[in-house]
Amino acid sequence: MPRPRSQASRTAILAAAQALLSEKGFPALTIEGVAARAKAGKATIYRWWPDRASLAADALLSATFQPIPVPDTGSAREDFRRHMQLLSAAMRRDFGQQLLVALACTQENRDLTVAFRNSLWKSLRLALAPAIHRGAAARQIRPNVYAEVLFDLLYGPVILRFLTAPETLTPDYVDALCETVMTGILPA
Amino acid sequence: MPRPRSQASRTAILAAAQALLSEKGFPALTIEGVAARAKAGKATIYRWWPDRASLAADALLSATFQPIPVPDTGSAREDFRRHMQLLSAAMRRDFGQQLLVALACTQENRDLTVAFRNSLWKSLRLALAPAIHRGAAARQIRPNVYAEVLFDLLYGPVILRFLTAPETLTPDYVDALCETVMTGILPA
Amino acid sequence: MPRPRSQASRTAILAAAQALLSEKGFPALTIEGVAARAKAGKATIYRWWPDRASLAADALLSATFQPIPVPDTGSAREDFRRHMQLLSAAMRRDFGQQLLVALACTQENRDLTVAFRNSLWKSLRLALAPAIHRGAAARQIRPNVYAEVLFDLLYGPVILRFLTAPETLTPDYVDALCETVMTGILPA
Amino acid sequence: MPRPRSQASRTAILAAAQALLSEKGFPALTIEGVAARAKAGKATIYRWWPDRASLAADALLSATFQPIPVPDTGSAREDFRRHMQLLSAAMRRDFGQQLLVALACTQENRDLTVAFRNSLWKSLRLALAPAIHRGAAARQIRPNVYAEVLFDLLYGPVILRFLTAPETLTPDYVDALCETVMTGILPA
DNA sequence: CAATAATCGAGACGGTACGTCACGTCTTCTT
DNA sequence: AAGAAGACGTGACGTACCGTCTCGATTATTG
Repeated sequence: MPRPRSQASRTAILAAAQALLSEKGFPALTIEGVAARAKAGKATIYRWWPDRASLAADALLSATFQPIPVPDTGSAREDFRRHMQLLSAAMRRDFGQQLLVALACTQENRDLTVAFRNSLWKSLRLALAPAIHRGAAARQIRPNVYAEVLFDLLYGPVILRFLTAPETLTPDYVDALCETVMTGILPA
Repeated sequence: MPRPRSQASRTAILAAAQALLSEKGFPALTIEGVAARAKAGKATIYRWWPDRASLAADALLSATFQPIPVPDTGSAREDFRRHMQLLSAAMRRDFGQQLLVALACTQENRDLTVAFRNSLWKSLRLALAPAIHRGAAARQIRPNVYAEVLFDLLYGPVILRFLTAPETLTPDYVDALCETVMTGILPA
Repeated sequence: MPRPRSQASRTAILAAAQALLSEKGFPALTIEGVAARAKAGKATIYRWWPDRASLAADALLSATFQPIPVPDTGSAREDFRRHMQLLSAAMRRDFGQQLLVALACTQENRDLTVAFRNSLWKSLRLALAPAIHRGAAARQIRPNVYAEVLFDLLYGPVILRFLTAPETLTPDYVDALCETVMTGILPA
Repeated sequence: MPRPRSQASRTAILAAAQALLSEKGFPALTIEGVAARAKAGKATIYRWWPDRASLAADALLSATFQPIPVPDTGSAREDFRRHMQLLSAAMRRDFGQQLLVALACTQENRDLTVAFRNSLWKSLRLALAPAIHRGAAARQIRPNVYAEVLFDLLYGPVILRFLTAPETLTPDYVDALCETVMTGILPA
């Protein structure tokens, strides 16, 4: 019976990877750097992770994500608005950086698309789901609105602006965005 | 006073970069590869581009972008729907690949955010602007809808899905998205 | 703890360096050339030799130097004369080339002065020592002549001519040189 | 009718070359460095000198050499001894550095052997000639001693030691050397 | 006194080699 | 067996110079 995998080593490697990611970002995450910082051998890393994208994804996902709260004010409109304001604030902090790492990972290793969909994106969508259901139940949301589409309508624009023009991701923009999502663009 | 910059060299370098980008993608764009393919010296590339991200951006932007048509059917609703269907189709072809290159560039060199905003994104926004203005003039769009926000509402979700779950970017999804953008999510 | 140094690699690198030195001389000894010829990585060379001068010195010294014979005729005068004739002949062959390499090495890396003094020059001096001792024991050499000085008197002029006017390093010159060393320049 | 060669440029280039040689030695003498320092174009240097060795030789030889004095004490023995002491002292100063440059030049460009033989070495031999002739005339030197050989016997050992073990080039060594050259090594 | 033609500065160009870094694989000893 | 340490071949990095080649600006004759 072989010696089992060393949990101490695994933990140290993931911690080192997280540290490098948050300090210098994805391009600075080298296997040699992680090995040196974690006092691990390179071969140990290669034994358990196929490439640095997988390691980064693992490090990112095993970090304790600070979930973005979804308030429950009784008004779906207000719930969404406040949540999006919190999201855009988090974007300017560490959440944006983490998002960049996630996108970089999926570009280096297409297999990770599924992993992230089943973890990061799933949890984000799940977090918003209760508010959507509350709104539907309270007849504050039209019944034929898909939750998937609604999530994309809220997160898509914010992420697009973050990627292409982060300094325009202002509270006023977020308010205008939410307002337009609520009422649509057709005349009354 | 010195010999002026060689346009032949510049053209060959950009062509080589474009070829490598479309053949193997951004990670395969090495300076040495471009130099070899363009029969240029590495120093010539470094003389004119600070890093490979800038070179990639230049190659991308000097390529003839195939603009996504915006039909003029008389109905803003239908104009947007058809444009988004064309966009999602282009995403599955080369436009998605180009988008990935653009995002990769801005992650490697933050200065390029501005460059892309003033070229790629500006032209995309401008392309949609006439349809928006037509809709507003024809009172098919509520007057207090910002063009910026409307663009984000259409492009943001499509790009988000392309990045995180490209196989779900179906025509049905695009129709549902446009419908929701038009009518909003509030009950009638 | 790590994998020990590969002797195969070390040998191949030194052999490649020797080959380049004897084929094209010191200026043609490039690290990349050695690496290519030895099928080794550049990093492996830099790991073990600080610069190309050290590598050249190592290659030179680990080559099997053909020692210049010192005959034993019973006459110190004749021993020296014949040895110097052999030396000047060797100079015109490969020994002169090797000497140039040695001098080039010590000019590029001053640390190598000591290395060569303790190897190449030491062995040359040692080779001559027995003949000197024989001559002294047989009272064919005045007792207050230093071996160090005698060596310099024989080798210095030959090397000087080799460096500055190699085609004048003729047998007649060597004979005249030895004769003058033996009897001095003062009148009888 | 054409414009003649600019002497100002020639002078500036040689001055820059001399400065670089004495500051950092032959390996630091790059064409680009000389051009920058002399505010000259690279092509101007290549137009008038075939390679850097020729430029270095020209710079060296057009510098005002400080000749090593040859005293006239009435005793050839003493004249030689004092001259050699002055020579070994100069070796430790700039003359040694200049000698190294000269040797480096002839190794890079064999054609320069003749140039140096006709300038540097000729002037050194000529400087010693009067003392030799005085000694011969005064019957302090045996008549069948060749001036060429005598020069080599004095300079060869000193240069050999300078190249291989400069710190052993002491006044005592020089005295012992001269003594042995005078009286030879045979027993009285 | 222009006209003119080689010279000059500047530096762009295609190259070669530099010395460094990280890759992913491997071999060794230690735990 | 698993792990640390790190040597190995490989390949790209960004830099320094090479020697050649335009450029426009600068002169010292000569028509």
